Parts: sequence; structure tokens; C-alpha cells
Amino acid sequence: MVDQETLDITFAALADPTRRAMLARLSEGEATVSDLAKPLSMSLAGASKHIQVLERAGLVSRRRDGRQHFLALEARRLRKAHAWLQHYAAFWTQALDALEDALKEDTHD
Amino acid sequence: MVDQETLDITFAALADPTRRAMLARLSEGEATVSDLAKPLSMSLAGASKHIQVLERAGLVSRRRDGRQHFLALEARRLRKAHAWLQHYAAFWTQALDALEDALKEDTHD
DNA sequence: TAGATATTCAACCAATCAGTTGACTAAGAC
DNA sequence: GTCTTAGTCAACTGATTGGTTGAATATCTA
Repeated sequence: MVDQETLDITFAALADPTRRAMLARLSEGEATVSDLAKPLSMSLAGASKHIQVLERAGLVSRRRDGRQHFLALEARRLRKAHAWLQHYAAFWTQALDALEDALKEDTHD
Repeated sequence: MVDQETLDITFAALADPTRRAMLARLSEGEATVSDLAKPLSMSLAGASKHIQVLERAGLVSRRRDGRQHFLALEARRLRKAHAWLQHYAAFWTQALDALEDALKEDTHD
């Protein structure tokens, strides 16, 4: 079984839209702290704290070059969360749910 | 794009081990509030609050029968979180990461 | 050396969260 | 009717969170 605490901090890190925006940005490639902070209407220190949350969750890695810190997406941990969800997301999908989807078609939230 | 607030409350709901345990239990079938609370070393009111969080996140649904409330897993919302992760979990997986896995083999966290 | 740039750290604040207890509502059992 | 069982609600607590500001630490530039 996957370590519970790992899932705790991973899902908690993913629960914030600012941090998800950062991950989205990083999916296009490395970025510095300032790069990530720029579009965020938030102080640099605030953004820095968000990055630290992502880092502690193992979702990003940091590489220093001089005074700049380059962040990169760490797919491994994301895949762990993905794998956990897989089990439940697949749950009773086929039979009941395909029918359900067919019926509700466009009332999907 | 998926509604940000939906992802917020979904991932936040998933970030707690008590609630994930509840979902695990529900993946085996319907259960009452008491059923879910029993193994949890927590007051019934406490468990009830966790269930409400899951419900508000759309992760479980509730059916009342007399004084008992039966909860069931709602796969739809789980699949939404799963789909969001899919994009990032798949990120640069093949090339670099397969190699990385091969190298680090058993230092995996 | 001095000044600007990139980033973190520490202290603080308001809001939210996970848990508790005690009182309440509603439904079954006797 | 009365007692018990199933569950929620309200009020409270301590811990955590997301944000701020101001100062500190490096590093680059001139």
C-alpha cells in the first residue's frame, strides 16, 4: 500500500489552484521562482512558500544556478497520486456508469 | 478546462487519511455513517463531519432509509481528479523517466 | 566597493480545519 | 408512551494554512 503520509501531503499540495497553476506552467519546462511568481498577483515570498509546499510534496525539484533557482516537474509523485485514484476512478465504471453517463449525458458537472 | 474550485475541494477532500479510508471502505459497497465511523477511533460527530466533506466534494452520495444514512462512492468526481492528474502523470514519462527508474531502482520513496 | 537582483526567512494575521462535547431530531423496539 | 439507536448541529479548541511585510543572504553588474 502507498504510504499514507505521502498521499496526504501530495493531495494537500494539489488542492490549491495557485500550486496547480505552477505545475501547469512547469509542464511546459523549467522555470525560476520569479517566473512562477510573475503571473500570480502575490508577493514573491508568498509564491516561494507555495513552491516549498510543492517541493516538500516531492512534486517539483529544484536546481540552483547562481542566484536563480530552477524548478522542474517531478512526475514520479504525481504518478503515485494518479495510481491511487486509478483504483477508485475505475470503480464500477463500466457497467453502471456507462449507463448513467448515457442517461445524464449533458447534465455532467 | 476543469472547474478549479471543483478540483480544490476534491483534492482537499482526498488529502485526509480518514476520508481516504472511508472511500476505501465504500469501494467495497454501501455503508452507513456508523459503519464508516466504527473502525476510526473518533467520535461519531467527527466521522459525520468527514462524510460531509466527502459529500460536498461530490465523492460520495447519500441515501436515507429510516434513521440510517447509506453512503456510496461517486466515481464521477474521482475520475475528474484522475483525469487532471493524467496529463501531468504522463508527463515526460517514457524517455527520461524510464531511465531514471532503472537507475534509482530501489531508492524509490 | 556599491548597488541591484533573486530568493529565503521570521514574525505576524485572519481564516479554515480536525477534533471534541452536549444538546437536539427522528426513527425503531418494547 | 418510553427507551434506545442513528445521525446532525452548534459551540468551542488548538493546529495548520495562505497571505502579508521587513530584514537577511547570496550572487551578479558596474
